[in-house]
Amino acid sequence: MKFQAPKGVKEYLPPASSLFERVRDALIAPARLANYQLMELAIFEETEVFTRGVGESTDVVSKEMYTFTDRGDRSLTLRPEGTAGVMRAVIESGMDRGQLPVKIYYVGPFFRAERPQAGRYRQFYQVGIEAIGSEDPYLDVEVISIATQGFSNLGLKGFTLVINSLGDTESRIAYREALSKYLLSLSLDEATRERARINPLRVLDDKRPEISAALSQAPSILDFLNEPSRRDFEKVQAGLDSLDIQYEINPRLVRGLDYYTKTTFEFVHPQLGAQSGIGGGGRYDGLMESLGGQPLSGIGFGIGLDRVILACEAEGISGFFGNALSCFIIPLGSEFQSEAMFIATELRARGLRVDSAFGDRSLKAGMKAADKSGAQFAFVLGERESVSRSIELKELATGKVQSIKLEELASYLLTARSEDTSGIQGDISRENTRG
RNA sequence: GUGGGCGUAGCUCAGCUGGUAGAGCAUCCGGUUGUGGUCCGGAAUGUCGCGGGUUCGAGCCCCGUCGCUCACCCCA
Repeated sequence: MKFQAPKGVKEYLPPASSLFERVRDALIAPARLANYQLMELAIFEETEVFTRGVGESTDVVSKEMYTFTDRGDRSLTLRPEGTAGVMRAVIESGMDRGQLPVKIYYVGPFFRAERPQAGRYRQFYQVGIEAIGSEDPYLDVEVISIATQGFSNLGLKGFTLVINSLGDTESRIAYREALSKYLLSLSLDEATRERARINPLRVLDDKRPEISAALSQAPSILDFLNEPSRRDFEKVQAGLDSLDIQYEINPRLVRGLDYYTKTTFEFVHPQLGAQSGIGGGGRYDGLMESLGGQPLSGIGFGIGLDRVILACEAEGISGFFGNALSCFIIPLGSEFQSEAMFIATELRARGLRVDSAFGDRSLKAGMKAADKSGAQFAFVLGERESVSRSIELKELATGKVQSIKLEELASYLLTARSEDTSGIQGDISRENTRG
């Protein structure tokens, strides 16, 4: 029996995992700089958090949830998205009664029971932020700009930002009615008609050519925005303009979750194949209330790490460069292994990344291992070095050798180590890329 | 749930009209004294996804099955 990861689960193993770390950290950093704080949340929730939060009529809830019953006969569900859980935690902890807006970020795995394909997995990773408790359209601008800052930390260029407004509840209801009427006047297949009745906005997302052709005559949401909604949308655009963030307006951008109102947005990357959305989000007005909290508006985004990683690969962006091993120690025979370990431990305590050869193999094998490790330096530890307290430190890239006293080794390695080139703007880069 | 493509060594793949398996890379050892990369020599590794069928004979043909992958619906 040969075991393998469950279907549709994408795992990140070395060396590819270094890009995963880099992407994750690059996307988190701007949220932290904007005073968003981490929530490390439950990975499974009471099922009702999602059925009420995300909406019964969505595909996510109706056919994609991993739901199970625990031993206490409770229905639990592996989280399919992040926003509902954040709202639940905000309400549960009473943060919605404190200083507003509440600004939260989160990272981690999410689960949907779909057929996997490129960029769509059953276990996938998202970085998300939520800002709850303010209707100020400049908060929308901040949220969007945090996402773009994350992408620019990575050096990503080939994406575009698409925005739309679904209007407030009043505008949305009016539009919904008009759209539903229009859609039902067309000859559509039964499943699509059903959707047109339950949630007509989502039909706008359909990419099948016959459907999208029929949609060309559909009424536009932008014509149904009432005065306050229209003004807010203009403010969002003006804010993006002032930050020099490029975008295009697509009145058909609705997104698949029921809770969205007003601003919606999505980042798409054309080089990814069918699943081209690398992130998206929007404002939600009724969500907090529907989960039993204060009637507060919020806005947030979710960015798909897996898809951003694909985008990086498409643009030739790779993992950390600054994490190279500083030094590789080759004990000459097993009698010097404990001393090698002692030196390695001292160097690591100074923040240096150090490895050594194991298994009592030949010197040649040790040097080969040093070479493959990518270490900046290597040295042999044997009788001579142990007695003289001095080593021949070899710089592997150049082959240059020089004598160094063991007591001076750490400070020598510290000054010689290569610069961090991860390019992340933000305090997190220090913690995760050094050494 | 529906459709297409693909399953041969750890990885990437070759294998002609059926004659019982190969390359490159990676791994390990060696090229005589305590220094890697290039080079040279050597070694190990496969129930050819699995089950059945056709055939004197199947990696190759047929059927089934499992898995991977891409796409649809939908979404990150």
